[in-house]
Amino acid sequence: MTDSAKPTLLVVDGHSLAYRAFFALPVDNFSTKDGQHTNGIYGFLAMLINLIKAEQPTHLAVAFDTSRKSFRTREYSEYKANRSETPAEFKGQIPLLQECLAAMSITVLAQEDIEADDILATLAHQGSSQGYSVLVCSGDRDTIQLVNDDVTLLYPNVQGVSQLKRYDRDAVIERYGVPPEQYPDVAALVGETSDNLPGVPKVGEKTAVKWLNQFGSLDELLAGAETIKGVVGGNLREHIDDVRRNRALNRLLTDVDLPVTVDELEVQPMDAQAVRDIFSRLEFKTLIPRVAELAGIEQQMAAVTSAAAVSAPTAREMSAAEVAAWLAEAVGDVGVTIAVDSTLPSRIGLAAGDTAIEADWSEEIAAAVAPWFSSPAPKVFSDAKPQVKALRRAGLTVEGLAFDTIVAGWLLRPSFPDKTLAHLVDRYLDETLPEADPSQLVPETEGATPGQLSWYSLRVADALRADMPASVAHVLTDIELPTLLTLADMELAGVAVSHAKLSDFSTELAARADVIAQDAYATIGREVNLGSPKQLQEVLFEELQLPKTRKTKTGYSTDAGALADLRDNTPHPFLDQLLQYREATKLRQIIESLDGAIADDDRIHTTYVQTGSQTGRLSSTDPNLQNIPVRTVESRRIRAAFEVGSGYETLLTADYSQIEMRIMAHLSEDPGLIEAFNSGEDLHRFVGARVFGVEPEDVTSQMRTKVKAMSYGLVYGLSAFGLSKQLRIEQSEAKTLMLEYFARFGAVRDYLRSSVEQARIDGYTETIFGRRRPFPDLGSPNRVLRENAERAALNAPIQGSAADIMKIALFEIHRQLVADGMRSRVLMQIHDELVVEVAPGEWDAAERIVQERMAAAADLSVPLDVQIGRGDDWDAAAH
DNA sequence: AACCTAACGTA
DNA sequence: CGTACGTTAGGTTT
Repeated sequence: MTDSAKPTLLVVDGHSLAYRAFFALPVDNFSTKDGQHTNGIYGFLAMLINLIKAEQPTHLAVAFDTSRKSFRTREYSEYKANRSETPAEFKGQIPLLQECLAAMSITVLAQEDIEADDILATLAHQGSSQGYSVLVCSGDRDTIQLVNDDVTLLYPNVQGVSQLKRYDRDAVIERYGVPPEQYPDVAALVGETSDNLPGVPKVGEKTAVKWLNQFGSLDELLAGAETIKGVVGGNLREHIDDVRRNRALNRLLTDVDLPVTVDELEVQPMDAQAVRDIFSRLEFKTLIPRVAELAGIEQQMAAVTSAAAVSAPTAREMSAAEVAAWLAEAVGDVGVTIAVDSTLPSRIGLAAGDTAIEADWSEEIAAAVAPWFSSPAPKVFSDAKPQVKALRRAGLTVEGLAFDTIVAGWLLRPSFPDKTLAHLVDRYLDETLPEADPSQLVPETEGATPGQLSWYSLRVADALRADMPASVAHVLTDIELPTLLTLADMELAGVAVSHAKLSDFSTELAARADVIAQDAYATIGREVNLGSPKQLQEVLFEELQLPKTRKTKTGYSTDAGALADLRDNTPHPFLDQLLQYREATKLRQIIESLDGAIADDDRIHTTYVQTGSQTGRLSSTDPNLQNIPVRTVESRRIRAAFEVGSGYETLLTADYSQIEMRIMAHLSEDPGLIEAFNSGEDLHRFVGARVFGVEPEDVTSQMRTKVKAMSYGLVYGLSAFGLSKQLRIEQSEAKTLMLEYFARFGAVRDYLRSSVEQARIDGYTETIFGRRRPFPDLGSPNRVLRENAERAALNAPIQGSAADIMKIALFEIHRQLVADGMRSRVLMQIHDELVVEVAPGEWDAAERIVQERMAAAADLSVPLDVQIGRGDDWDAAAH
C-alpha cells in the first residue's frame, strides 16, 4: 500500500491554535457589530479550511481542553500555574467555535481531566496502528513526541496560525538534533516555562541534546549524572527530581478512552444551512464561499449521497374554466402565488396536495377565481401582502388567509435577516428552491414557476407549523394575518401630501441653510463641507483646537450631543452655526425625500414591513412615515403637509397614552403604578408625588421631568449613569432617584429582574399574547454582549406587547369600518398612533369605532387611554 | 457599484 | 453605560 492510498487522519488541537489566532489577529477587525469577538474563531477556521484543502484528510477531529485543570494539575499542582488567566474574550469564543465545527460536521472531542494533546496522542496512536497516515496539528511542543513514520506534526510559526511547519521524523531530527521520541527527554531537561516546569539551570537545548546523544537515553544520563563535570553537572544532580517529574508530565497519554473510533471520524458532508446560520451570525462573509468550496470537495470525498432531491411537480397550464373546476374540487390548504408585473397580477399559480396548476392573468381568470378568493377557503401564501395588493388592484378581495410562510418564518426567528421562500425551503425542507441565475442573461437554470412556488409554500407551511409553539401559531393567525390584510389596504390608500406646502418649506430651508453656511465659512475662514464629519473634525479639533469629544471608530464625534457639550464648556460661534445648519439641512432632506415619494394620485404610499423588527413592531420604508419630525414647532410644518384627501372630510389621529408604562403596570402588578393609572391623575405627577414625598399639586416641573425620564428609561433598562447623563445631574443624584423610585414602585424592579431571569432560563421572552423573541446571548461570558441582551430582553415583552395591542386595534378598526360599510379608512400607523381619513358624515361613527376598538384591544389591569384629535392636516389633528 | 459609518428623525 | 426602527451623505472598498 502506498502512502497516498492510505486514509489520512487529521487531528487538531482546537484550543492551542484558536488561542494563537486570538493573539495574532486584531480584535477590532474581528468583532460582530454587537460586540462578540471572533478573532480566535476566524483565525482557527481560516487555518483549518486551508489545511483541509491542502491535505484532503479522509478523517478529521478537533480536540479541546475542558478546563485548566487536568490529571497533570492533580499530580503537580504547580503545573501551568504561572499562566495568566485566560482572557474572557477568548473563553467566550470557544463554544461558538465548537458550534461552527458542529455545523461543518467536524467531530469535536473534549474530555474532563484530560488535555487536548492527550486526545491527539491517543488518536495518533490508534490511527497509525490502524493503517492511517496521521497529521497532528498543534501549537504545543509536547506533540513532537508523537511524530513517527506514520505521524507528521504541523506546527504553527511564531507569526500566527497561517503558516504551518511540517515536522516528519527527519525534520524533527534536523531541527532538534534528536528523534521525536526523545524530544520529551530534551524538554524535561530544559524545562518548559509556559507549563511552569523548571528544568536544569543553565541547560538549554544544545546541552540537553549533547548529553542525550552521549548517553543514549535519559535514564542512562540520569544514572551517569555523577560523571558530568562543572556547574551544569552539579545543577543536573541537584535537579534530577525535577527532570523526572517533567518527563512524567510531558508524556502524552495514548490510551484515553474516547467515545469514538478513528473510523468514525470519517469526513461528513456539512450542514450547509447550519454553516450559513452560524457564520452569518458571526459575520464571516468571506469564509462562507471558502467553506462552500470545501464542502464540494468534502462531499466528493465523503461519497455520501444525500437523500434524493425532491423535485417540484410540473404545473399544469389551465383555462379559466379548468381553474374554477380545480378550485371547486380542492380540499384543505391551497398554496397561492400571484406573479406581479408592475403592480398588477400577471400570472397565478395554485397548488394543493401534489398537484400544481397555473394560468396567465386575464379577465376570465379573475372572474373564475374571485369567488374563491373572497371565500373562507384556506389559502397559503409566501409574502402575501404585495400579492394581496395586486389582487385588490384587480378588484378582488381576499378572505381565508390561512398562512404566510415569510411571516411565520419571521415569528419563529425574528432576528434572521433572510426572509425569502428559498431560505425557508432550504432550512425547513432541506431542499433547494430552483432559482433562475440572475447573473446570466439567458439563465441556465429555470426558476420555479408560480404553481411550483405555491407547492413549495404549502410544504414549507407544514414544516413551519410543526415547529411552531401554540402561542406563536396564535399570534400568526389571530394577530399577524389580519394585520397583513389591513396593511395592504393602508398601503393602497396612501396619504395625501401637499407638494406645494413641502416645496415652499424646502425653498425656505435651502435659503436659510445657505446663509448659515456662509456665516460658518466666514467664522472659520474657509469653505468646508459641513456635511462631512471628517472635514468637521479637522476644523474643530485641529484648526480650532477645541477639546476632543467622545471617540468614534473613525475619530471624534461631531454629533449634536457632543457639539452641545463642547458649546457649554468652550463656546464658539462655529458650533452654533453648525448645529443650526444641521437642523435646516436635515429637515430639508426629509422634505425632499417625502416630496419625491408623492405618487401620481398626490398621495404617499409607504410600505409597512411586517417582518421588519425583532419585537413585533412594524417598520415603514419608501418612505419611512414613522419618523416624520414632530418635536419642534418648525418641524411640524412637515406634518401639516399631510392632509385630508379630496372626497374626505377630515383626518383623525388616535394614540395610546403611555401604553408601555401601562403594560409595565399590568405585567409587574405594582399596586402603586396600577393606582396611578386608575387615579386619573397625570402619571408623572402621581409618580413624582410618591417618589419625592409631596402632594401631587406640589410636584414641580423639575420633579416631573426627572420621574418622567426615569419611567421611560426603565422600559429600556436605563442605568444610573445613563439617567444622570440624560438629565444632566450627578450620578449620585441619579442613583438616589432610582432608589427612591424603586422604594415606592418595588414590584416594577422585581418584575424587570425576574423577566430577564426567566428569559435566561427559557432562552426567549414572550409578550402578553405569546409572541416570542429568542435571546441566545443572555448566558454569554462576554459582558458587553450579555448586558446588551439583558436590556433588550427587558424591553422586548413591553415593546412587543404594545405592538401586539396596536395591531389588534388596527385590524379590528379596519374590519369594523368595512363591516359597517363606511368609507373612512386607516392610513398610517406610527407605533402607538393611528391616522384615519374620515369620510363626510362619518366622524361620529369613526371616532367611536376607533376609541372603542383601541381601548378594548387588550384587557389589562389598568385602562388603555386613547387620545383622539381632529383636523384638516396631521399637525392640526394632533392634540 | 456596493458597502460602511456617522448622524439623526420617530415611538 | 437606553429599546426599536429607516434614510441620508460622505467616505471607502471592490
